[in-house]
Amino acid sequence: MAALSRTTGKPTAPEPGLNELEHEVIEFFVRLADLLGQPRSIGEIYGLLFITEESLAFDDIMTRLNLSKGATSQGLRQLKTFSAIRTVYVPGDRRDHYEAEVELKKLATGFIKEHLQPHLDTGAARVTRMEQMAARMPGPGRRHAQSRVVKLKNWQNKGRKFLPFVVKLIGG
Amino acid sequence: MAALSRTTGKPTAPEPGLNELEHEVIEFFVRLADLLGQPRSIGEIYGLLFITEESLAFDDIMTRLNLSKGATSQGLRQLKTFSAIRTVYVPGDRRDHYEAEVELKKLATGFIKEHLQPHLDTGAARVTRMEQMAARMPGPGRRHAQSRVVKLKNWQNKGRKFLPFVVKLIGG
DNA sequence: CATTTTGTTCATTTTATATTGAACTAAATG
DNA sequence: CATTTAGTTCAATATAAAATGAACAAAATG
Repeated sequence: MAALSRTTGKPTAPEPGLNELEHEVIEFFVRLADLLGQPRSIGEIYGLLFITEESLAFDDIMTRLNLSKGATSQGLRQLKTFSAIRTVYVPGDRRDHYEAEVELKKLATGFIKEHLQPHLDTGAARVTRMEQMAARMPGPGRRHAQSRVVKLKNWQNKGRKFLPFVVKLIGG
Repeated sequence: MAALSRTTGKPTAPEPGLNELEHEVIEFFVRLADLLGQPRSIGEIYGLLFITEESLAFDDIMTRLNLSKGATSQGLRQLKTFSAIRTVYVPGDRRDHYEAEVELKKLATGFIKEHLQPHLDTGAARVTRMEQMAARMPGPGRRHAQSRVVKLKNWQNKGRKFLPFVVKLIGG
């Protein structure tokens, strides 16, 4: 029942439970995470930070979402790698605090760089290999094989032109 | 070693194994499937149909990819629902035959309609609910809550304008 | 410098998802 | 109309991915 922590003198975490809006927002981001092939804990953490006004410490996040230390640690790390959250300094508290990056352009750019671009790159390497394979195929099937590889290469090129464009479009 | 099936008189499946190009192409699509959150069998089936010149029957696909009946059946069904493959009629064979749709625009459109659009739609409903929740929040946090919901709504709108544009862009 | 706080790592467990395959339906064949 | 062929369905199983939590490291505190 104490409203202040005995050790720190700071207010304890607002509530272990989530209010209805927090719940709805977090669910939204859990679905989005799933759509993007990310673990649900990523969506939970980002969602909580997105809707919370104050920055939150590791422990707050873990407690309010009922996550394990491991999941919290890895989730925060992952979110940092694509700049979806940032750490902020809170005077008088030695723990790191986190807040959400809410600018769509930055989020999209970070995610693309981290998760989409690498696939495009390895894809390009694959297509190059395919071209060589197709070129040294025995007679009858070669024409068709080569035409399909060209098709893939075109897709690849469209993707390459496309991604930067997406970012620009989202920004404006 | 017979080159013709004893029962049907038709040539047997070209090879149970895959040549190096087939292998590479299929791996490409398996990765893509994974990126898009689809089961690997979907990628395998599409990849095989993409690189194969002739249309293939259910049984060919199952045999060459070492898939179970169930996975083959469900994979083909799923690929049909977003128009990534189509059935073609082969005279003198009562089995359905399949071939890949290789036009990127059609693939993208089908996939978006089937897998992305629904998320946007339920997302919109969620945001509407959030607006109501935010509006009836107790004093101090309401301003912030509402501003965040507005942000989400803007994202949503961008997404809605964005998808059709993507399709157009991919087409040309 | 012993102790507490803060967070990370990673082997194990859990959970979610995809795959399998036997039982089934429906249609064609003879 | 009995039998074979073609394909679907779905309960059981296998697989892959994420979450857990105990052991650990690093830094701050007193």
